[in-house]
Parts: sequence; C-alpha cells; structure tokens
Amino acid sequence: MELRQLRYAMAVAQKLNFTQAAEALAIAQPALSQQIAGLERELGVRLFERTNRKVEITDAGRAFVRHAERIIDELAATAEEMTAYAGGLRGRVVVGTYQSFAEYTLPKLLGRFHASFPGIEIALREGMADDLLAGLRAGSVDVFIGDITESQYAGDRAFRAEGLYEDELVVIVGAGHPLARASTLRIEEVRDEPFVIFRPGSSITGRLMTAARNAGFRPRVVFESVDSLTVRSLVAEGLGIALFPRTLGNMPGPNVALLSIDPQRMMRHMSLVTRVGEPSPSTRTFVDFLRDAMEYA
Amino acid sequence: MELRQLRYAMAVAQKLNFTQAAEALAIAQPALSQQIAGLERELGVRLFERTNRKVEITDAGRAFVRHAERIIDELAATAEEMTAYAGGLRGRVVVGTYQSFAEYTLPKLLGRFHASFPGIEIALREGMADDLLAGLRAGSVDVFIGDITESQYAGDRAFRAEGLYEDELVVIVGAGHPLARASTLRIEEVRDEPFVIFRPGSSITGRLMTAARNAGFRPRVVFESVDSLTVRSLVAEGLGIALFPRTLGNMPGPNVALLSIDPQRMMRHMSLVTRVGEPSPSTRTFVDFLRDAMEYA
DNA sequence: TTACTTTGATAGGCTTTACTTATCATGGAG
DNA sequence: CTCCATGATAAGTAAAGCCTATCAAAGTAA
Repeated sequence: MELRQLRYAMAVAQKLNFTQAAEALAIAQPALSQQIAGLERELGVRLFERTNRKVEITDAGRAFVRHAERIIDELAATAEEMTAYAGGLRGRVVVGTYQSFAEYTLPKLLGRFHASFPGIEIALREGMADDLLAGLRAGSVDVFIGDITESQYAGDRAFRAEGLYEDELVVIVGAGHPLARASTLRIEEVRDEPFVIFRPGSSITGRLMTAARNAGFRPRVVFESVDSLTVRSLVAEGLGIALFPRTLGNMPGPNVALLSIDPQRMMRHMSLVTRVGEPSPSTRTFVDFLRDAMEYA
Repeated sequence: MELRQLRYAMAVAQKLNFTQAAEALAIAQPALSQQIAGLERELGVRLFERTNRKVEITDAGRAFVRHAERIIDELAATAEEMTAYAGGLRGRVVVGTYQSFAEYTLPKLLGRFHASFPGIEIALREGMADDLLAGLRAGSVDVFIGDITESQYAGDRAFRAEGLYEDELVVIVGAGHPLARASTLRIEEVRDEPFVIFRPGSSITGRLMTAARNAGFRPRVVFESVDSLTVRSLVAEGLGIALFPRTLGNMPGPNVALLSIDPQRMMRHMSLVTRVGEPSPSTRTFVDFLRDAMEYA
C-alpha cells in the first residue's frame, strides 16, 4: 500500500470513471488502472466493480476510501505542522539566563513573545553564566542571555554573541553605611569591607574578583547566595556590601544605596549568545524577536 | 512524503541510531540516511540532530513521528479491514426473496448468521421472482432465494442455481368449504372455483396458471395480494381458494384446509440463485452458510 | 599523542517500478 | 450494424531506491 494508491483510489471513488480520474490526477489512464489493480491484488479485495460502461464502488472500496481520506488528512496536517516548525512558528526554545534577568526583565518580554508566537514554547533555565554556556555548547540550551566577557568562554569561536544592552555594576551598601551618602567610590575604598557575593561562577562575582585583584586585594566574603534578592537583603541589613546590577538595585525592595565606581564605571555587557551554525527556526524566531524588542527599548 | 519515510523516521526515532535503525528495517544504512535527508529537505525541517557520536530527535521530529504513528496505525487498520472484506467476514449482501420466506423462514437463519458473521450486513429485498431475478442480473441483488423454474429466467446462463429444499404447493380452502374434508384433489376439480392469487409475477401464480392451462381452464380470480397472510385470511373467510405453500399453511394462522394435488403433488423447488462469475467474498460467505444450514435442517 | 573504533554522509552502479504511448476488447448508443 | 466510450494489456523509458565501497569526524584506548 502506497500513498499514491490511496490518492488514486480516492480519485476513482470521486469520479467513478478511470479516464476522468486519471485526468484529474494528471496521469495516463493505464497508469491508474495498473495502480488500482495492484492495490486490489495486494488487498485481495475488489474496490471497484467495473464494466465497460460504468464503474461502481464496492463496500470494501467505500471503507478503503474512508480510511484513505483520514490518512491523507493526517498527512496534510503533518505537512502543515512541519511548515510551522520550518518557519519558526512552532517549536521550543531553551533560554538560559540569570535568575535576576529571568525574574525582573524577561517576563514582560516573554508575554509579548508568546502573544506573537503562541506555537513556540519557551523553557527557562536559570543559572550562572558558566553552567549555562556549557549547556549552550552541549545543546541543552539554545540561547544564553547574559555577560560572556568575563566567562571562561569569552572569545570562544563556538559562540556568537550580540550586545543587547549595557548594565552598570554598582556597589550597594546598607542605608546606615558610612558610604551610603556618596554616589561614587573608588574600588580601593572597599578593600576592607565584608562582601556579600553571588555564588562563585556568577559573572558579577567574576568581575568583582578581577577588579579586586587589579586593585591588589582579595575581597573578604561573609555571605554568598545565588539569589539576588537575598544578596540585596543581606546588604540592606548592613551585613556587608555587594557588587550589584544598577537596574536591579533600582527595583523596589529593601533599601540600599547605589554607588558608581570611579574613575571608570564598571559596565556589564548583556549579550544574546547562540551557538554558531544553523540554529533551529524557532530559536531564530526568538532571537529576532528579542533583538527587535531591545532595539525599541 | 512517502510511507517509507514515515516508517524510517519512526525507526530512527526509536533507536536514535541510524545503523541500528537500518538494521531493524533490513536495509543498508546509507539508504536510511538518504531517505531521512530527503524527507528533511522536503519538509524544510531537521527531524534529527545528528553528530558523529549521537542522534537526537528535534521537537519537529517528535511531532512528525507522532503523526507518523497515527498514519501507520490507520494504515494497519485499513489493511485489517480489507482482509476482513477479502475473507468474506465483512461486507453487505443483498438477499432477495419472497415475503413469505423472509417472514417465516429467514429470520431464524439470519439470526444465526449474524451471530457467526457480525461484520456482514444483510439487506433484505422482498418481492416477486421476476423482479428479484432482474435485480440479481443487474447487480442490485446478490442472492435470490426462491423458485426459478417457472420464471422467465429459468435456464438463463447468467444465473447459477442450487436446490435448497422442496416445498409442496397445496390448495387451501376455507374450513367450511365442501372440499375441506378431503386431503387430495385433482386439478380439474377446482376449475370453477373462485381464486385468491398472489399478484401476477409471483412464482406460485405462475405455477397455477401453467397447471390450469394444462388442465384446459383459466382460473377465475376474485382477489389478489402480495401478502401471504392476506391470501390465507381471504381463503379462511371462504372468499375463494388458493395455491399455497404447505410449509406456510402449516404455520399458525387463520384456519384453512390443505389439499395435495393428485395425481402428482405439485412441488416448488426452492433454490439459492446467484449470478455467475466472481461473487463478492461476503456473498460467498452467506451462500456457504445457507447451504450448510439447509443441509443440517 | 597516535592509532583505533564508531557512526553518519557521499559516490557510483544496478534493479525495481511507475509512468508513457500504442493497441485491444467489450458493450451500449445512434 | 457501425461507432464511440471506456477500461485492460503490452512494451519501452525514466526515475528512484537500494546496495557496496569509501570518506570524514570525533570519541576512546594504548
């Protein structure tokens, strides 16, 4: 049984005339006769009762065509769904990003994305740059949104990064802290401060460590967490200071003071990172959408 | 898209290994790679993500295989149903017979037949021999059960008849009729009787007319009907006499006397008549069943 | 590191098959 | 009785699917 034979049988059942059916199928009549004959031979059943004057469909033929129609319909549905996948209108994209970004910035974007592309499922994986980039390389993550410049994968030829926006990293201190009144500070001023850090592996902690090393000290760590709200709360309680994204510091939450770093503000380059090579259509759709959304923001 | 490709994709999805899948499909690995590649090219979507070390199925691939399984299942169901038709386990048989046979004799048989072959639908067409035999020739009737010997089609090479059983035709008279006490009569004795007949075209009326002509008279007809119960009732009321099947006369009903015809009992040869040539499998099943049932009766 | 192994892709040749045109057989219509 | 419509059959051709041989890449073992 071949799909061809299903289609041919359907045509004959509709026209009840081999010549006309063949014409509709854009083949010669003998080809049609051969195929139907072969089909009947294979099934062991006559599907059409044909005299020289007229063609009648048998009960078996009716049943066969009923099945054939279902199959051809299902096939069309398959093709349509595949086209949706091919066009990037359907699929699944695993987005890896920082918990903070996932919590504060992404939701609005994803809402708009889902409205535009309801067929694409977004899976969020929250974590630290290194883990997510490893996942990206392995294929378990499709898009990484974050800062790659300080990561061990910086400059890796396997990735393609495009800048999304710049986020300043500031030092946050509790409201009662001596530095709370200032708006800037030099990095050396915090060499003896206790630090609350994001768990090692995070890009912010990486930046902090690099900057401290360049300034000739090792930060004294008193607390660490993966959760940005936890870090901020600890700082607000005066238990330490932290390097923190300004955008996140401006969000409503426990009261902290934000201080830019002098003489050069420390920036974080938020990028959209993908694997080089052919991305899945849905990944392309997502990336295109995000690029667009950021342009207008 | 070809069924082959659906099956191949299913195999690859199951094994997630082209070499093993090819082995399971009993083809060489390159053939499989070619088919999957062709399928993906046609659909414009990657169904499997393959590195030299492992094969992974994509979301599109998963969706495709889901469809493919449905299609292949439907195809198997089709084949199975066609096999049922081919084996005569499924189908529709149009049985043409006399109203009397349809009412009194067939129901028990059909009940047993349906129990044995629930997939075969029986359509009953009740009528007179000539009409039903015309239908049989035209194809609108598959089996005729009745007496062909007196019909205009007797000896027709287009039909094949096999005897089922012999049914005696007797004269029935009302209980108060002068002849009611006898058990036999010669045909000449009823030359002046008023007759209740089955509507012209019925085989019994044909027999009556032939017998009367041979005896040198024309029956005087006072009533005619297609319905055997009506005929019997009219006779019971004394409105006339009739030629009637003995089996039917023995059934419970209005009281009539049954008289065999002398010197030679008049028999009706109930036959099972089919068109010559290849009958449909379900027709064969029905005919075989009926032959069997009659043998043991 | 180097050689080996596994696995999917590619190339070239062969075989199957589905298509084409030409022709026949049959039965109803004018 | 001839003609026409229609499906079946025959023979040749072109496409495509499969096979064997071979390559390329990447992980594994020595």
